[in-house]
Amino acid sequence: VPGPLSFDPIAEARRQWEAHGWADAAAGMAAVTSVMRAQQIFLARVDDELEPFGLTFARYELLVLLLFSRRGSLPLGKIGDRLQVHPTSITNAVNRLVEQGLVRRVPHPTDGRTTLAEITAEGRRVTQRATAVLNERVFRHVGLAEAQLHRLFTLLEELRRTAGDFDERGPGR
Amino acid sequence: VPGPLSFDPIAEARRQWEAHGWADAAAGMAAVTSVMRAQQIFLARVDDELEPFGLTFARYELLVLLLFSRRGSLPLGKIGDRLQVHPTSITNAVNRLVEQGLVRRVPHPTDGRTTLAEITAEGRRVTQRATAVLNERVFRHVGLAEAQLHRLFTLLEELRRTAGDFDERGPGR
DNA sequence: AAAGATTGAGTTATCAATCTTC
DNA sequence: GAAGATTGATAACTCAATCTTT
Repeated sequence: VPGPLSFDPIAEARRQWEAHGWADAAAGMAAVTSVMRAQQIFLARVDDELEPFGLTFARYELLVLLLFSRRGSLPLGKIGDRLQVHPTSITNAVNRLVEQGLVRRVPHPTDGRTTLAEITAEGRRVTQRATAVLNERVFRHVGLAEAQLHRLFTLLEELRRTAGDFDERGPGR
Repeated sequence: VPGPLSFDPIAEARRQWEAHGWADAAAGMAAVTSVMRAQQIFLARVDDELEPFGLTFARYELLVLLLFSRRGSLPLGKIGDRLQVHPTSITNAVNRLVEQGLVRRVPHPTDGRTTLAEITAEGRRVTQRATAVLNERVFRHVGLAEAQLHRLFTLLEELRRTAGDFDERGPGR
């Protein structure tokens, strides 16, 4: 990962957009690009802290989902819905977690087609320790004040809803 | 990519964070996770529009950088700095772009170690057409009003600066 | 020795096709 | 036939090691 630049490359791109007669799309371009770069930064920081646990953010998210589930287990398909990733990725992630002893595959009690992923005792321990580290070293020092964090969340929430990420039909499902 | 949920999974996670006594990290967690999800959504939309051109967002960004450069060419290392990706990724992307006839490798005039990537005439045409499509179909309809887009950009700009993505030392490099 | 770029190994994500169960 | 999950093939990214030029 290279060193810092002496200017903001995204602000520079926005200037170029305006100079080329695309002013009406410049704000959208800058917003999209900013989100891309911010994700890159966050992912690097998070994965860096998770590396000692042998986890990636994708696998960590899966573990948290199981940890917070009522029975400590969920059908693979439901996990894919929540995390918005393809079934294949879930299969892969679960394979890795099983190898690591953090998750176990359990047949669904009534539906023979579906498989449940169940978090193990070790999985619970690791997830809690990893969460403590992430909270301490990343989530508490994101680089914005509390009020700004909330505004950021609200803006992106609106954006995600507009994109059809979730509907506002009340709880359930 | 699965269908929409009937609730916001990130708001749900934030509730869980607070319920588990991690309230001081909940806002940061929600912000980070929101950025991750927003990036996922944007990348899918952008890559979808770029697919007919045989491009990915990574390669498109590289082409735009060359298109806007003074001579239409840049050293590979400088491209890596601007795009914040590893040298290997640049080599890979340039290889693909050369195969596609959109970029050409040129030896640096004075420094025998460095290679320049130079955009071809075809590369310019493709980049401009792809940009027109992205502007029309993605950047103009991000899902937020102009004022909100600007706030989002400003928040993320602050965040990127805090993260050391760039310094405020005036222009130049 | 250091900068710049490339190669090869390992990891992860994605897509189409397959298999089992409903 | 459709849902749920897995397999095999492909593409992209990352890391360590290598090679050339300075």
